[in-house]
Amino acid sequence: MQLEPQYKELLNNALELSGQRATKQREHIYALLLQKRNHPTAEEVYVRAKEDMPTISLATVYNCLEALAETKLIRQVNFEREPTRYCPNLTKHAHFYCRESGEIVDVDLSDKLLDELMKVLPAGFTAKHIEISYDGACNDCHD
Amino acid sequence: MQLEPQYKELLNNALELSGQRATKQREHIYALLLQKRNHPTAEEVYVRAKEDMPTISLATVYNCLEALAETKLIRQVNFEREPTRYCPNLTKHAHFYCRESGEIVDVDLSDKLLDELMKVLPAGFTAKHIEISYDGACNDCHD
DNA sequence: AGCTATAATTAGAATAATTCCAAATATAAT
DNA sequence: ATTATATTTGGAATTATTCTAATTATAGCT
Repeated sequence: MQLEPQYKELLNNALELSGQRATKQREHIYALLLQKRNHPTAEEVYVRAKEDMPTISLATVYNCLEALAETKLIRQVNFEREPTRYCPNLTKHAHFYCRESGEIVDVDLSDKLLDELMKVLPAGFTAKHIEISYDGACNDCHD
Repeated sequence: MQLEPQYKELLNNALELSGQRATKQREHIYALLLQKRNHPTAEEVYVRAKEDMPTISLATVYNCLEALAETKLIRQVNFEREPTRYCPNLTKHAHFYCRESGEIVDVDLSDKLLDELMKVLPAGFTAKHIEISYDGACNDCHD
């Protein structure tokens, strides 16, 4: 698995900007998140990472995911008490979790809608983030 | 702590409807959630529950919270990897989490806004729930 | 290129929240 | 009252994640 030059550039800049170093492990993990965007858990990332980098440890996977989240190149996605999942989609979006198939799908959100969501906050409240999670049945799981 | 008659009625009906039995512990825990609506964790509920019911166990607290969530009289609230919190507010609302004070505030949501959120789903997707969580600084925590 | 300070990786231990288990008890229907 | 079944209980087990301390890698400097 190879990280395309423009993404390598993006990663190196982002790491530098957040005061962190570039490492093979971080690059590898970023590459595999980009390559298969199925919102894997840390454990799943670990399994995939070991294919090409057998000596990587689970602790490093956690460290790298944390480092990447710090750069804002990826984000953490949580559904109730389930293990955290990781998503390299940089656009503004929510997540739809299909309880049937377990699939997680990105749902694009317009600035207008996000703006409306900000406007319903009580006076004096300012939100840095909004997390929106749907759960139900996806396209494939309807009768 | 006493559960007001109308809430006791509500609880008993809801439990029966979901095929569960009425117990002192469930009643007690429902009462204390209603009495102080500060989105406590299971551990916090446990501490409060023991004041009036010293023999209650943590496992029972979890069981009761689960049972109440099943009736839909309370709901679980999750913020990232933090412990689950419990909320007896039955209206449609989101949660605002102030990272500074740790306070969690309910934010009412109009049917119209929820409707718009449903409309942005891809064709063929139907959501049973939407969870919306803000995080930032609350009224008291601004400079 | 080599040296050095500091950051990152590693394996394994530790932790925190939650769930499981099996015995004792309580509930509700007869 | 009796009985079937659900619930409670305390402790053990589990799961995801974080911590720790030793080793290794990175990047800036000469």
